[in-house]
Amino acid sequence: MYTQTEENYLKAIFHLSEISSTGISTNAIAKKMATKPSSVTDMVQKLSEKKVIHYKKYQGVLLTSYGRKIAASIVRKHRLWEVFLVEKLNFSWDEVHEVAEQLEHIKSPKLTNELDTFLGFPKQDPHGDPIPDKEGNYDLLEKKLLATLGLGQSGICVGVNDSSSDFLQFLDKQKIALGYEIKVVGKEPFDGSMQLQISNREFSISNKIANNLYIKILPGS
Amino acid sequence: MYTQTEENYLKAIFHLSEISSTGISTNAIAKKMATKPSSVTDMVQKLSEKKVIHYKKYQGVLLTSYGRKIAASIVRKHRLWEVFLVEKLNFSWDEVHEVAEQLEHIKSPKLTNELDTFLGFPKQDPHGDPIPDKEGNYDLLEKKLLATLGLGQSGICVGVNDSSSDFLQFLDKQKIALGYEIKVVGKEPFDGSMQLQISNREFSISNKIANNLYIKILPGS
DNA sequence: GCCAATTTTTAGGCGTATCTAAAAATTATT
DNA sequence: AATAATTTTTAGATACGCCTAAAAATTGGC
Ligand SMILES: [Mn+2]
Ligand SMILES: [Mn+2]
Ligand SMILES: [Mn+2]
Ligand SMILES: [Mn+2]
Repeated sequence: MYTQTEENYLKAIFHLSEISSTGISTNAIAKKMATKPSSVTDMVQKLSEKKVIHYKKYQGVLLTSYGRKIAASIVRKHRLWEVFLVEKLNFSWDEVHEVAEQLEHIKSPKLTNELDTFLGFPKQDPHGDPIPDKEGNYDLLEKKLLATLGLGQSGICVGVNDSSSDFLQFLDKQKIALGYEIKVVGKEPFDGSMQLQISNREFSISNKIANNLYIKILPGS
Repeated sequence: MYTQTEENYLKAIFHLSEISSTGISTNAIAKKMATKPSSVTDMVQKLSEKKVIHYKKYQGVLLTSYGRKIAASIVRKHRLWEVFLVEKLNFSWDEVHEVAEQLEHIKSPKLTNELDTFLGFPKQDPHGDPIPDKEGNYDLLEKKLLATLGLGQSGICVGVNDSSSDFLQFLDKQKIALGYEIKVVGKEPFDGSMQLQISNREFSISNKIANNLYIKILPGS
């Protein structure tokens, strides 16, 4: 059994591993966990003894296959609870994260699997992120950051890179939601801002926004 | 904000207060929490500083009205989650307690209240215990232990005194459930066992069983 | 009211998770 | 290759929640 703190570290390392495939640095973990590098060192030494990560001094860490399974099960719970909150309890997508951070640590395989059944085995959470199955497997959607699209390209909005309330509420305000088709009708080289078209509406967004929206490219675009 | 441990102490004191109305002793708390009296002393000193209990050395503790409200809100969450698990996720009444012990510590007023709404504002949990409202109020059902009933008396089974799996599974096996009408058709002075009648069926139960079942007496019985 | 039994508190210590400050190792720069 | 900058680890502290053993207070029997 793992403490809540250990689980949070495993989850952070899991998420950092999705980006860089090299060893995850102490600093990167410290930043993600909003803690100090020295605290991270303490913890990775403990996690290493428990065989959930590979760790050699000064060389960063990697999850063992065992550790990855544990991390995936926490992510599974987090995302299932997010679906529950939105679908059943009238939460909006910008309100669920904090609560799911707590619920993901509830230890009861029966609860997790019954919840999955109750929700109809959802494949994605409210932010478009994939929900791992019991074995920790999930499929990565083919997706690109909106910022990388060229002029004239279009695609479906399928996810967000930032799940902060601020960003999600901004999207609500701009009436951008998952599933919408977005077309790039202008790109400003100076500041990276983009002119978008969403179902007849046309408006512009900053580069920062474009770097936090995931798009699935439409074939032939 | 209170730690999980602090919340568990508050809940234990709350439950002990329902029985004895005098100061709750260090020993009683230690027994309920399966911990040592010295640990209890440490904690009650901390809780006293936080103004959630009244505490004077050697004189036991009592909840302040503030502390009682916090404790009631934890009990509220515990029982709402138990209802959720049974009604929505196919848990049986003997499986819910351990999971509810975890879920009761999730901090989100919106979650609690939306859950309450989702469940249709239940008044009792699966074991017949009352669910406090937002303000911490709840009504105590008029109920007596089955063991206190006299020969020929009858009533409705409305609760259990012991929520252990062993006991609840025994009740399932004997087909005794909340809502059933029970009539006492025999009492054995020697061992306190009782002969019961439940809808045409007649069988006998030990005194220990009779001391863990709550009955609402039928008027004119 | 006194002594013994019981209860409760205190003293001192341990493991977890965190921190700051200092030391050590690695990486980058000239 | 030497030095400077950065990263990482270690050393030493603190708060929490728990323990055992010992001391202090209360309670109960006579
Ligand atoms: Mn978490
Ligand atoms: Mn999410
Ligand atoms: Mn609990
Ligand atoms: Mn219950």
